Amino acid sequence: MANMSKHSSAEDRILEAATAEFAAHGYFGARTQAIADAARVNKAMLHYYFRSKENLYGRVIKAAFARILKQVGAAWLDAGSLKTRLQGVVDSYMDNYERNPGFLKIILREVVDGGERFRRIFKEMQDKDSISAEWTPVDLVGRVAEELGLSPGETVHLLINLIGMCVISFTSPPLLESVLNFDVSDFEAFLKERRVAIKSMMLAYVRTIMDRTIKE
Amino acid sequence: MANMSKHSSAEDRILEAATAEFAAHGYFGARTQAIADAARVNKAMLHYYFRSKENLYGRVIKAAFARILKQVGAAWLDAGSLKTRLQGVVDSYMDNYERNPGFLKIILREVVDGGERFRRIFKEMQDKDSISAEWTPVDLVGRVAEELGLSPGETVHLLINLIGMCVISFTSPPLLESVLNFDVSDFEAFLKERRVAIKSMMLAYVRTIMDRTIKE
DNA sequence: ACGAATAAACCAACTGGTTAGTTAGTAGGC
DNA sequence: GCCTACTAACTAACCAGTTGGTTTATTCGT
Repeated sequence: MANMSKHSSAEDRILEAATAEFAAHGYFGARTQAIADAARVNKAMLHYYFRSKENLYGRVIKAAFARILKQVGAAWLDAGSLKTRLQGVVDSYMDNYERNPGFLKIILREVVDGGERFRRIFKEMQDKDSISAEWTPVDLVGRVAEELGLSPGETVHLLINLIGMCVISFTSPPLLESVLNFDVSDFEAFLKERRVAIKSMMLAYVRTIMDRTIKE
Repeated sequence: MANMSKHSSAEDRILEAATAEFAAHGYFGARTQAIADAARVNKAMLHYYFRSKENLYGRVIKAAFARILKQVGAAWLDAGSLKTRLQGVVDSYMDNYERNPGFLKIILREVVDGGERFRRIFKEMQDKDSISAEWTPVDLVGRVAEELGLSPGETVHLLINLIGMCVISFTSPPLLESVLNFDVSDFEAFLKERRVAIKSMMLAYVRTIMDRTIKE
């Protein structure tokens, strides 16, 4: 784990260690003792800083979620043509997950579990922290919809497709290797290929949409 | 759970209950007592029929995996034009997950955990059961690659994209509702929309590929 | 046809190891 | 003297797996 130095505070070290442990084993699989060991503190410190395992977990997913939301939102608002930005969004997603595979794992697990915690956490974030003053996810979709000449509903599906193709990049390798004998030993190179594949699919679709709009 | 009648064998009832329990809570979250209760047997029966929790889990994911692999493979080998079959594959994936959301959950969790179990189980399946006599996943990719005029590598990425867009359909609703205020209360209708969105994206891409091939 | 022998299916109660959470108390800055 | 940061040792609860049986079904000799 990055930057687990002696000079970072115990609280920060616990959060960092907890992120890694929860990402690796999920909520039930994670051991508070392992988190304490990795953070070089006594187990009682977890209770001292974060009342319970559940509460610590909440803090971890909140941080992971806020971070991803912030960065991807920024990419959508970048300058440039729609096609350029679309590619920027793909890169932003991939960069984010590539740098923090643990965050993606945690979010995925959470969503598979039903997403109940996310609903609660996102509500908390809206009430207090507020992700950004300049934009909300909802009107971001509205802007893109207008640019593409699509309905908001169709635009949401476009967004889902994009995210799906990005996310699967990080989860598919085990299956590709065993089922298709597809070599993913050079994971970095694989992810570069993924970016290309996702972008060409997105661009092909956008081109089709644009043609349709012009013909009408 | 379907068909948990008095006349199904205890072993079958345990497997069925275990699938539901593991899907709902993951390996560590699942309770053997809950499985026994749902299957209407004593907890000692789990040990009687399946030596351990780990072993029972292995049986569950093996069944889930084999089933999905078999059905999707069949869709790829269907008669008809490439475009028709592509749509058939999307429907096959979606049907499969729609009928058995538990299987998808189990596979997703497993893959997030690193997919180590899958590697082992798929090897076992190749050695003993053999998924099908008529095809292997590897030469299935080869056929599609030839039809599209793509390299096997590019075809694999196409496949990954397709699967990613299908899988995300089942995991995105919690996020869509909380982040985008997108109404997914009618889940069936949402999935129908997903199919349309995925197919149009796939068709747009295939059309682009075909155009390129003709021009060359 | 029938009862004894054998095997398969099943269960209540227990065990040993593990785990989240607690307690009572110490070191050190201010 | 008091607060924050920290610790070692403890505990109550939990859970997978086991034991030592009973009950139900099947086989087989006569």
